[in-house]
Amino acid sequence: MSGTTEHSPEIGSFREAALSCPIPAVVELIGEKWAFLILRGAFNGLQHFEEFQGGLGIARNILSDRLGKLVAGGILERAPDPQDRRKVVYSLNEKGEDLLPVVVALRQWGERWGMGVPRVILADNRDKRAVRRICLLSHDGRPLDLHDLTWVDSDGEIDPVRLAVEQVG
Amino acid sequence: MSGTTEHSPEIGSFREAALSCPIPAVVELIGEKWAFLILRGAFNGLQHFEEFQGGLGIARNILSDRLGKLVAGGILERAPDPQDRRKVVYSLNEKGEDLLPVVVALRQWGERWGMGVPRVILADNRDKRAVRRICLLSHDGRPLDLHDLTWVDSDGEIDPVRLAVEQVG
DNA sequence: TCGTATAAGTTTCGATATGAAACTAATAAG
DNA sequence: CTTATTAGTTTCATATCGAAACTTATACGA
Repeated sequence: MSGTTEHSPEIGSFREAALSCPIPAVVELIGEKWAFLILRGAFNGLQHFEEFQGGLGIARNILSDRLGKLVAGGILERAPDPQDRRKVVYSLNEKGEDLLPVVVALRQWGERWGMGVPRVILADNRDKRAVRRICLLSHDGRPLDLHDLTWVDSDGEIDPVRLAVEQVG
Repeated sequence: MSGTTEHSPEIGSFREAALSCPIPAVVELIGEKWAFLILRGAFNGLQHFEEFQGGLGIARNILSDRLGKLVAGGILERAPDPQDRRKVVYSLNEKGEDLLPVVVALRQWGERWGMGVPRVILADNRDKRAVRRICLLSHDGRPLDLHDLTWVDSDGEIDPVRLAVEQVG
């Protein structure tokens, strides 16, 4: 523990770790009230500007800005509607659809902790049975919680400093 | 389709569904840049005000506000540090720790889509092997994607209108 | 084909949120 | 008993948000 002036060494390594962590960039793109609700709307089948606007109650200028950012970020695709060329279709592409576990995990967390009373349950189309609760699994399928985790270097070595500082990044 | 003045009936049922969906409330609490980054910091072992402030580069007044909201929301706990009573310890409680799948899913998504180059891998402490990619599973463990999903009423009936409109909520 | 409606924005402008910096109160350390 | 540290709060300039009016392109109906 060398005597730095500003911060403890733990914060230093936290900041260093943050540079390689994708979460800040992700949060910049979708970690914002409307961006996330637009995404949820898209998963719900909303497609047109007016649908998002009316459905979410978002201001038109903000919606315009957010849709632009989600398109620029490669999450939504913007295409003219072939049936009616006044309309524009916004749809999830692969990168957007890949956010499904995030959206569902957040919904399940909200359900579990009593934020709203859900009246419908997300189910498998095949057998109409509820989906499993999303959780973290080991390579062989055991459920893991925070205290079962560690960090491993790309070369397979374990770095004990990071282990302490960067529990989950 | 009856001639409503404002919106198509699909948007109406979307809004109705939104009332029972926990996601808006969840987003209100943690769907915001700093709230989410504070949470990530907490998972990383940050505990004190100055650690969050220095580690995240957040303004002190905003940090103060967000920590207060996370505590009020039951995600973080605030306790005086018994070792040094100038300090305050902020720690995740059960409700907060239960957000682990959300944080990890978001990180994995960012990794998969090239937002930052991760240098460490999240692994199971027991065998030091990387954790599985988080995904949605059916009750019997088959991976599901967006198009395998449907909605089911609490009484087991399937509502076809909702099935179309509320794919994921 | 002319008038009207609709879709997807953009503009404007007042209200709200953010952030940097200085300030404060309580506790610790020398 | 003086100085440093911790966790805030206050202040004020700036940036973002949001409601409402406006714009442009396309469709629709008589």
